[in-house]
Amino acid sequence: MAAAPPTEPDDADLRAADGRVPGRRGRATRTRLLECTRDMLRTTSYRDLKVVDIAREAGTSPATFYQYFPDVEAAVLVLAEEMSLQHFRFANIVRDTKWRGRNGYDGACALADEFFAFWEENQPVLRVVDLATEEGDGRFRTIRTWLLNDLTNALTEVVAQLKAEGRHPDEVDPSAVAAVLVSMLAHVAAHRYGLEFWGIRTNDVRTAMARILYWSITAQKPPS
Amino acid sequence: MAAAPPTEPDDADLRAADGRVPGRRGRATRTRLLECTRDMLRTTSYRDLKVVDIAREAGTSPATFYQYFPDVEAAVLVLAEEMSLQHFRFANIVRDTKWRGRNGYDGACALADEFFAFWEENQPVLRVVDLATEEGDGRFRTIRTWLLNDLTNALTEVVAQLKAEGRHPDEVDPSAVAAVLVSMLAHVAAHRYGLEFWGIRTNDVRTAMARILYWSITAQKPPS
DNA sequence: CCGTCGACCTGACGCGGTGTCAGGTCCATG
DNA sequence: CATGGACCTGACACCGCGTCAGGTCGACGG
Repeated sequence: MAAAPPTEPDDADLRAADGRVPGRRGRATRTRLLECTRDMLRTTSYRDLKVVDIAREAGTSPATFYQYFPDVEAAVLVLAEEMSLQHFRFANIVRDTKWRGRNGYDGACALADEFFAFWEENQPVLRVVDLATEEGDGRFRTIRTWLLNDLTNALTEVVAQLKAEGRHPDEVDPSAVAAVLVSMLAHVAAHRYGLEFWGIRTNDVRTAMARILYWSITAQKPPS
Repeated sequence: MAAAPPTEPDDADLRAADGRVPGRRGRATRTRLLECTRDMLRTTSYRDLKVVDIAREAGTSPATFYQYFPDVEAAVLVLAEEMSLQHFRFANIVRDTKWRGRNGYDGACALADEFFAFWEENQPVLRVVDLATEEGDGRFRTIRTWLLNDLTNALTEVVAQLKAEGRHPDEVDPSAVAAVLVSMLAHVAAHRYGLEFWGIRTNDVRTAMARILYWSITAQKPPS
């Protein structure tokens, strides 16, 4: 699994469709197109997002769009890459938490909150990432992986540590536990509003997740 | 939330595009189109699934397809409805399990297994259901809801019962716990192969989920 | 066995979105 | 202010959608 780490996309070797290196004006147009893509995603389903519409919204023509992106997917991909640079937000919480007692439980709550906040902020793009990943698009899957990989590793490490201390029985596989917890966090954050619609309060969901996190990591009853 | 319960679709009042009630031959064509849709979904991403292709595969013309379905979505919707009739598979396990000791843990394992099996069997259709739901399509969301609602209710009830017996602290909201657990099951089952790809064994994932289920429901340490 | 009628199918078409050129416009620079 | 490269776009060929009007098929009565 040796792949390039996620890094600030290098503006220096951006290329337009014809191989040109875009100048000031060109980059401005590209950025405008990206912004319009992001905006339109907020109100339009991905499947209905047309190049024509993005171009019109950006006050330019479809042909210009193709100057900078091979297709709509490529544009969203850039937005997704930008977003995935924030991957550290999750892992840091896990690493900065002392997983004991009240302290650990607070960390669990913080992690759940961070997921809610992150999904709230990036909902439109995340929707597409999830969508495309599920359709088998490797590029989006990679992004999704990078976004969550740090966290999965951090959780794996903490669980492995506590298992070495004898807190977890033999049949517990730290990476499997981490994967399941991350899945839970991502899916619940994505469906938060769906749950609210069914009368399930976000705050109760947060508590439920925090307790599961705390217990799964520490093997101890969460404090009230 | 008073809606019609999911029930065998009534073949008696099927209508073709022009309002006709189809006869033997017509229904055969319709079925053939559905089968081809299901088959093509196995190998084609939903976004690339064209009416032309389904029609050709079924040895007929696009116009015929529109005779029976307003669009591809509608055809998949029928497949999804068919699938959702199996919703009882999950809830029954929860209801038939005595949530105590070894017995309860076996129930948790069985529930995880059932999710894996169900997702395995219905992967192509479920992919579309998840996709369309995330895109905000109400019809698919309804199906997804019906599919998982029984289970969510069954889990809610069990947790509420055990909470009434004093096993769970006050801050535990049974329906939130149930929703989180169902989310976990669904998401992990959907990404099972993705996890295997990262070297995480399905069996370990199963154990991790079963332990979380058992603990979340009973508030007790799972047996080895 | 044959004609007939209604159920069933499809060829042909207008529409709208895609992606690609060749050629036009703009502006920084000398 | 002229000029050349960076930037844009009109126009077009292509493709899939969805809709007719009209053609085909086969079950059934005679």
